[in-house]
Amino acid sequence: MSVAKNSDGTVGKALDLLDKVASVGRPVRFSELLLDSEHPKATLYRLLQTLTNQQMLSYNSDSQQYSMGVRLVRLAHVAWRQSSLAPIARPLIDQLSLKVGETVHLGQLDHGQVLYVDKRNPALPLAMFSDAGKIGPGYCTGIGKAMLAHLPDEQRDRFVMQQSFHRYTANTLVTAEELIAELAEIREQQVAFDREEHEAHIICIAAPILSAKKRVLGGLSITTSTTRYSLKELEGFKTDLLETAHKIGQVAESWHFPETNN
Amino acid sequence: MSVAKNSDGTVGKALDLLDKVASVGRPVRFSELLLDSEHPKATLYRLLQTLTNQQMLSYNSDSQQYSMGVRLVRLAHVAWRQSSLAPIARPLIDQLSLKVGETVHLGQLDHGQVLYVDKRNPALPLAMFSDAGKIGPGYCTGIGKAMLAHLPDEQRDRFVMQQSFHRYTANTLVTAEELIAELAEIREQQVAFDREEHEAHIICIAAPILSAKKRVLGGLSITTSTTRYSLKELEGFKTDLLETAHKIGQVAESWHFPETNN
DNA sequence: AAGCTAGTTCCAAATAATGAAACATGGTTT
DNA sequence: AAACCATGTTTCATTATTTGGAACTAGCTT
Repeated sequence: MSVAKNSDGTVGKALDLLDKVASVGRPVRFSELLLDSEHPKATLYRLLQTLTNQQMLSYNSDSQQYSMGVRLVRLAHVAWRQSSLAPIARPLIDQLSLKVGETVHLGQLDHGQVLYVDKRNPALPLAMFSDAGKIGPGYCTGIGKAMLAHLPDEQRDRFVMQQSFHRYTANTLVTAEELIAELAEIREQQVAFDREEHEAHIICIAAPILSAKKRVLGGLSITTSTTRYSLKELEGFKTDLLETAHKIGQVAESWHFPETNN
Repeated sequence: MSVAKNSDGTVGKALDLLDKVASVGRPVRFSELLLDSEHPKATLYRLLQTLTNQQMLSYNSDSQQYSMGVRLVRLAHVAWRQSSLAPIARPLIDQLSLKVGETVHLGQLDHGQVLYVDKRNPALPLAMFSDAGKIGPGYCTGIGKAMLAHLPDEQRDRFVMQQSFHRYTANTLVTAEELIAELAEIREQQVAFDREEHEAHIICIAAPILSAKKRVLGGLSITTSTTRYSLKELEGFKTDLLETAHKIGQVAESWHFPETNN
C-alpha cells in the first residue's frame, strides 16, 4: 500500500490526495483523511479546498463529506476516447463476444495493475467484478498476466515487485517466484489463464495486444465460469482470441496509438 | 469559450491545462498548446511535464504529442459510481427504456451544460464511457432545458447567460429571451421537448429529477427520431417519464446524494 | 554552413505553499 | 449554564516552489 514518493510539487500532492479519496471509494470526511495524511491539518485542508473549487472533488456541506467530482467524468470521457484501446477495438470485441458467446474484457496496464477499459457481455451479466475504469490486480487475472508476460524484462520485474500478492482464492499465486515462472510459461503458450485465481468459479483465457514492435498495448480476455466451461475447453477459444488480439494490435498501430505507458 | 480566471494557484493552472488538452479532443503538440496559452514557454513546458509524470496526460515521444492519460479513466470510474446519479438510477432506467422501447438518457448539470452520465438503448448493448461523460449544450437539449427550468432564479439566469447559442438547426433557440420564455412554459408543463433543436430528426421529451426540496439533481429523457414518432406522440410517454424521474429523485434522496453542484 | 523552428534547461526574482498555533463551532458532559 | 471536547477553519511569518527571460540544443530547410 506504500505510495511512491512524489516529486511533482503541489500538483503531485493534490493528485495524490485525489487518489486517496478515490481509493476510499465512498464519501469521506476531513478528519478521516487527516488520520493517515502526511500533511498537517492546514495543508490538507487547503488542498481539499482547491480540489473542490476545481470540481475534482465535490463537497457535501450537510454531511461534511468529500467525494469525487463530476469534472473527472467529463475529462475521462475524452481520455477514454483518445488514449485507450477501447474505441478502436470496439467492433472487434463485439464480434468476438458474439462468436464465442462469453464475456470479453479489454484492459490496459496501469502501474502494474489491470485497468479495464471495456467489457462486452453477450447475454446478461454473471454477477462479477468489472466495468470500464475499474482496476484489478495484475498477478491474478488473465489479462494482467498476459500483459506482464510480454513486457521488457526490466519493466516486468519492476511491476512484479509491486504486486500486493493477496491470496484471493486457494489458487492465487502469492509469491514473485511463482508469478515469474508462470509468466515464462505464458510467453511460450502465447495465452494466459486465470484458473480461479481471483474469484472462485471464474476462469478466463487471455492474450496480450501487441504492437508491431511487440510493445504491450493492452490485453484481451474471454471470461466464463466453471459451471459452463472447463479450463481445457477454454483452450478452444485460443485461436479466435489470438486472432482478435492481433487485429486490435494492427488497427491500433495504424491509428497511431500512444507509444508511452507504464 | 472564455475560461473563468483561476484562483487556485498551481493546481488550478495545471487542471486548466488538462481541460484545454481535453477540449482539443485529439493528441496535441507543445507548440500548438503554446499558441493560445497565457503561460510562457518554460512554464507551460513544466506544467505538461508534471501532468505527464502524474499520468494525467500521456506523451507520445515519436509524434511528440500529448493526450489524456489513463489515470483519469481510473479516477472517473470512482467518480461515476459515487458522485453521479447513474448507479442509483440504473435499474429504473433499464425498466423505462424497456417499457417505452426507446433510448433513455440520464444527465446532470455541469457549468450550465448537460453532462450525460448514463444512456440506455434497448436495441444495442451498453458501454460506459463511450456515452457517459459526454457533454451537450444546455439550451437546445431536452434534458438541459428541463434542468435549467427548475433551477433557482438567480442560478438559472446565470447559466442562461453562459450559453453559447449556436444555431444547430432551424429550430434552435438562439437568444436568451426565447430560452427564458421556453423555460417558463416548461415549468408549467413539467416536461421539456427537444423539437429537433440540436440535431435534425432527433426529438425528445425530458423531465427534471428533483429532490424533495425541489433542488435539481439531474434530468431524464426519452429520445427518438421523427421517422418513428411525432412530437405529439412523444407526449404519450409523459406519465412514464415523470414517474421514473420522480422515483429516481426519491431513491437519490434516501441515498444521501451530494447537496452541492453547480 | 547558415538559418530556422521546436523543444529543453538555467537561475535569480517573484510568488505560492507551508504548518504551528490560535480561533470558531457545535455537540456532550458535569 | 459552564466547562469540555472534537472537528473544522483562519492567520501569518517562514520556507519552498514556481516563474519566465534568456540562453541553449537538436533537427530540418534553404
